[in-house]
Amino acid sequence: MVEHLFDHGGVIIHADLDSFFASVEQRDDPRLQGRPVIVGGGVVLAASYEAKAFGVRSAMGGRAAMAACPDAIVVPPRFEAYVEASRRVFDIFRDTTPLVEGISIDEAFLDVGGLRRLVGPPEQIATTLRARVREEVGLPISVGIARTKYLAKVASAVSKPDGLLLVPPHGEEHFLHPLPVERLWGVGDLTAAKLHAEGIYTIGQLADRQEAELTLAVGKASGRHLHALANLRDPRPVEVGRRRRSIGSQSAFGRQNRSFEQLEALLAALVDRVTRRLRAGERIGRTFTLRMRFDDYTRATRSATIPRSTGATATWLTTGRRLLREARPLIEERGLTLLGITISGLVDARTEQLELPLGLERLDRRTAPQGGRELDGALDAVRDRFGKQAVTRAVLIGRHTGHEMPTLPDPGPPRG
DNA sequence: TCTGGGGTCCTAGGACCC
DNA sequence: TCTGGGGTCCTAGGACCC
Repeated sequence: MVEHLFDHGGVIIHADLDSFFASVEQRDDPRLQGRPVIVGGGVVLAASYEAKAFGVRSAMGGRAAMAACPDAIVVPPRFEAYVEASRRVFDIFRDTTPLVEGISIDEAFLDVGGLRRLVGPPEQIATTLRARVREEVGLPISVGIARTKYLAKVASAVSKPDGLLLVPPHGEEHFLHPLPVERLWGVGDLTAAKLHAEGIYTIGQLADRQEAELTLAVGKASGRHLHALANLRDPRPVEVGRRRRSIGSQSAFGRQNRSFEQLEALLAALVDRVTRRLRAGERIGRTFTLRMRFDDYTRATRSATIPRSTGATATWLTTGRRLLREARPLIEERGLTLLGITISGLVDARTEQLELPLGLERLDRRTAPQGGRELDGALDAVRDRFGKQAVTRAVLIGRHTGHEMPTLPDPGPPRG
């Protein structure tokens, strides 16, 4: 058997569709092919490479984009088409390996370390993947191959557009260290400026610093994270089946003056939209956050946590209305230009069935000195209603939510 | 560059508990 | 009555990503 570069470790692929929204538009309308295309209106959601050549970037204001590229064709987004294209691409990902971690609508990590014997070396897997996406969905996709997630991600970005790049384990430092710190995952404008102030411009320069020095400059978690990435440490595995932790919706309406009644109506619409999606995904949440943006682009949030998770529209509407009323003086003072909501602390809706008989909301150890005795009773109730397995699950939920739980004997094998 | 909509994770202070 | 150390949860804000 031929010795291979990755014989002694894992192999991760990062696959990233190129200018995703714009590519879908060019695919579906031949008149757009080969021409500068901008998807969006007020701001650029995506720009084709022909437009990017003129300096158009996503998140750019529409006016600035047209100034940079007057010949650009602007098309409104068609989100259904993007969702459908994404679904088909992810089907190809999962057909390649079950170990797929989606990170957005247009990119994913694939762990292909175990496939070499069965399918072939990673370059071959990646080449096949790219060809399939091109032939079956009609879209260009770039792929990076490396030992870690982060290196694979940088590799795909460097390979764009429509590229393939492999970073061999012995070439990691050579590949990474000359790159600017802005390439690091988690370094935006602000962190970049802080690093520049320390005389750090390249990832190699960052790797040479002490971790303590970095945490002082950019904060504890961030410093630790950047130090690890720059020194080629990134043990994060590809995680299959990660679930959303929050869900939200927002609406920007510019400087047109909205009456408070209109804002309440908008809030109701947002709550309705989000709770619908919550129910569709069989999820419930505990924390409601009201987001606001004002005339001067300052922002504020107001949040509230309720005792028990829910997906009920009425509950969230009541919570949202209260927060909006409380924020009224602020809104009238600064002028609102955006209203948004987020429901977080999401759990599987079925969890509620366990939380209910457990009465977890009353068993917080700060407020329930006899929590132990109450819990024994509650766990008996869970056992009666849901069986032994449910008790184990209830205990796990308790640990997860920080509630004190009595130690239970091993529940034994699942019944049924 | 006059700014959309969807997310993730981190920080810091206060309340409260043991 | 005062005080320390360790910990969780909640709220608000902020940086960052696509």
